[in-house]
Amino acid sequence: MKSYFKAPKVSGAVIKRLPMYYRFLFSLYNNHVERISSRELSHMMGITSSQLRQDLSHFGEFGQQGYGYRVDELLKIISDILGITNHYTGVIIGAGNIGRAILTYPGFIQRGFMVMGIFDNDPKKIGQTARDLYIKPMDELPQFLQEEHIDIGIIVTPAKSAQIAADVLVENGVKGIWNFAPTDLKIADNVIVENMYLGDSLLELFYKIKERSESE
Amino acid sequence: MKSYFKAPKVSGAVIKRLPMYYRFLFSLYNNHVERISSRELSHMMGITSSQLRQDLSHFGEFGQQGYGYRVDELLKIISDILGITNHYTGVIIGAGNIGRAILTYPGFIQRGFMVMGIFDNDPKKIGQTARDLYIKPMDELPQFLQEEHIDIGIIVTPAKSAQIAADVLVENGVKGIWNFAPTDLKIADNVIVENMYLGDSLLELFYKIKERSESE
DNA sequence: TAGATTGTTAATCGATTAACAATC
DNA sequence: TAGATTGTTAATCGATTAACAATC
Repeated sequence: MKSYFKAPKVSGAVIKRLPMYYRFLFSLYNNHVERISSRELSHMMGITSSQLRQDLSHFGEFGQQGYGYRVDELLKIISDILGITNHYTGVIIGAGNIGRAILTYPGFIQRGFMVMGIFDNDPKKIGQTARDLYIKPMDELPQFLQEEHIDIGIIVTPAKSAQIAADVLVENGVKGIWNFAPTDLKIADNVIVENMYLGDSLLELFYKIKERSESE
Repeated sequence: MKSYFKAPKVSGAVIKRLPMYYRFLFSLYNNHVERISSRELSHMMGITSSQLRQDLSHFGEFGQQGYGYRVDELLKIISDILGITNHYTGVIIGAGNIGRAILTYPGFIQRGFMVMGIFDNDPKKIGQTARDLYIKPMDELPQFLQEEHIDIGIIVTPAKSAQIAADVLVENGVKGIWNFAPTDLKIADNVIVENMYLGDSLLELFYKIKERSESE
């Protein structure tokens, strides 16, 4: 079995499928499935078995001819590849509804992610609790980021405050930003930005609905 | 100018970029920019001008040699292509934090989308208000969907209730489902499903952070 | 062992980019 | 008009799929 700890050069298309592999393997594991073939797994996911095997081959050899893959083993490997086992930490910037919703998102624990703080600059919100955290004022953010060695900043502010928040996050050493604000952030390219543009997703749905109704 | 009302056969890669074109054009329009060339616009978006022109050419001819594109015209066209001008309606299933957050998402109005109702089956939530709506019980959902001719159901329930909600939505005529629950829905394929898997997006961010730190 | 299934190579398919004639 | 920029064709690049020898 080759090591999967070296950084291989992997295309964006493959990277986008890794979380899906994780999701399906996690579910199989929870259902006490011991082994699975590329044929079965790919069929569940709606892709070809060639693609599944090709994707995995970027990281190593994890299966066995004539047998398939051990679910627990492959889940562990995909988790390592994704960095789940690094136990990243984060803070949430913005204590509105989305901020609070994200704070309690159950998928985080499963993925080894821990939100350590939530910040806002609305005096009415500061000092309130959300989950088990006090909402802190923005001017305490820099110190908090450094002392707690926060990896990821989650931006759920209105669009106009997002860039300011991003700048503070980057200046104080976060490695990545998960951005829910509907705006393009300007960020030094040693920091990774992942955008969650709700509007874009909704418009894609619109387009497909329209396309479908036109083809009838 | 060719018509863009015929349903052309357009690849998923192109469809995914359409909302981005909308976003940038909307911003230019708000900043009172009158015209833009494919070179300038593509540069802003971080793609090639070839790709931009190639993408638009699937739908018609909207530019002018030696001039470029009129921003207002192109914005209108992209809006029509995406179906924004259809003024779709929706309901939210699940009145937790995410449900309430989505209800007040400012991007909806801009995109011609109107949330007409919000439903939950928690007796404590039913009857409360969210935005200007009373939270309704799930057993009123079928009638509501039919009477109001709802186009889109937004699922923000826990994973275990999502499939039940989806079934009710489909039985009562929605054309699309926007799913925030971390589960794969089984849906008749005349209904479009768009999944917002927060967990997948976060894991993609993890991967890129890990990859970046390994390449140093 | 025989059957099953992997990992990989080669072939195919599709998407992106380059280049340029057409033309405003 | 001359310069700029489109829409489109052709070339390139990359991703997906098919096929199969290797082997458990």
